[in-house]
Amino acid sequence: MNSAQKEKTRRPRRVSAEVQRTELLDAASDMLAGGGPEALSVRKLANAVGTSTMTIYTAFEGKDGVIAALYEEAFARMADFQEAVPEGNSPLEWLAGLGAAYRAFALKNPSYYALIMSETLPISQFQKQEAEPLARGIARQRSYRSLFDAVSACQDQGLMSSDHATEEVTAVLWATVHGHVSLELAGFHESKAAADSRFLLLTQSVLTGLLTPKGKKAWRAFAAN
Amino acid sequence: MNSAQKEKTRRPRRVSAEVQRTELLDAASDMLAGGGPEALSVRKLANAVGTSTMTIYTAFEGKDGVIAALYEEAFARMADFQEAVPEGNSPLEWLAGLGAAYRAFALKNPSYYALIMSETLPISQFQKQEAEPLARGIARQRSYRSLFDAVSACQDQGLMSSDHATEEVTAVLWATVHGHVSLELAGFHESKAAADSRFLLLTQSVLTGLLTPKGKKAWRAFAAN
DNA sequence: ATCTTTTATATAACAGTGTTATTTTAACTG
DNA sequence: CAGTTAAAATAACACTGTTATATAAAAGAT
Repeated sequence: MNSAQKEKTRRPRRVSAEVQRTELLDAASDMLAGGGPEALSVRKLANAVGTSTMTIYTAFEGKDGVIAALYEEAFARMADFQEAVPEGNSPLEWLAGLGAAYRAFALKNPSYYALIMSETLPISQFQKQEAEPLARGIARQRSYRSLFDAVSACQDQGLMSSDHATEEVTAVLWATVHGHVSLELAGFHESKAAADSRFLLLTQSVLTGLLTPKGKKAWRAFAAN
Repeated sequence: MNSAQKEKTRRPRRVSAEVQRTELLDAASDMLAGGGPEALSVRKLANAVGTSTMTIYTAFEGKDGVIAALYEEAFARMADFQEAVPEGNSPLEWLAGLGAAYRAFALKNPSYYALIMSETLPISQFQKQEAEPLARGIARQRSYRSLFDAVSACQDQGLMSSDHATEEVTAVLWATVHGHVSLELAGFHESKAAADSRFLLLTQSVLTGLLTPKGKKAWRAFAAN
């Protein structure tokens, strides 16, 4: 009430730094999802929330700051998708679910996925500032963690060979799913059905190459239903 | 001689459309390889060859035209790499060579590879004009053709299952190698050795998932040396 | 409560970008 | 050789991200 009165008489200059930030970020993600990266400009963003361009420079540190914030948001959303996957009866089921969730996220949030994968291209318009090894950065990410844990569980149960380090197998699976998804998003496949069947073939192939005999048996049992 | 004399007396305005084109294209590729996509501007390009911006608009159709031309150049170079791979004694050897060549090309020409793969990201700064299915476009490409032929040969010799269509298997292998390479170019792996071993693990895994028993045997024999 | 200092915002300017309109100028043609 | 055509240069337009300056609100001090 008190503050409401205050609002009427004289509107405070900044509505609290945090709501300003999220308001800007929401608008930015909308613009990104709407018209791609070139639809995201500091001027349009400022207009969208009804302020001036300087707001972007105090809330973030210019356009790159906005991108960086969106980048973290993208990873958070991806992680939400991954962590929503039930572990199921077998780690193999978990693994399959994680792969499907990764793909589903990418297809439903192409802009955010593009953001995540923008570092994947050697030369990106979203230049990376610090030159830390990408693996370290991603390793800390929750979404990578899920996959790692699933692989680890598979190895623990003897479903997957322990000849190779868990990180190594995780990286291989990551590359596999990423490879397919980026092609699918590019419209490489002629239909959704074709994309589905190729995703299945790819994941099945790489898995049968990584599973132990026991793992293969369990996989067949799981894939039956 | 005649033309040389002519050059001395009065230098022709445009030195023939084609040399102009290639001159611009060379400069453009240098800029792209040098400082990434943002180093490539029509103004800088015009300055580099000592002309005005309008030249770019008559030779190509603006910046997008230059990008498109570089894009074709990239595919041509990639195809050169692929076609330089000897077919070897077995299609499996050929296949392995093609994968290695793909990776080698990407590592040696990151800018050109980024160009090729720019269509792979759903939202690219190198927007695609025509909305034709990417698979059709690539299918006509020479580099894709090599892989397709190798897969086909493997199937013909019973090394690879013919349960799945050749296009399907080709797409799967394409996604596999692309997935690894894009991660490697992003600096995902901590060292070249790590990248090497993961590339090997990935390709071996997916292959053993696709090969027939006969194929697996042949692969082991080939991988021994 | 008033005065001062700090800080976020707005306005305007700067250095770029791709593209287009206009003008100049070289090359071709009758 | 004059007239036409087409390409190149110049300049302008509508943008972009960023920075400098000025204003006004919030915070701190007396």
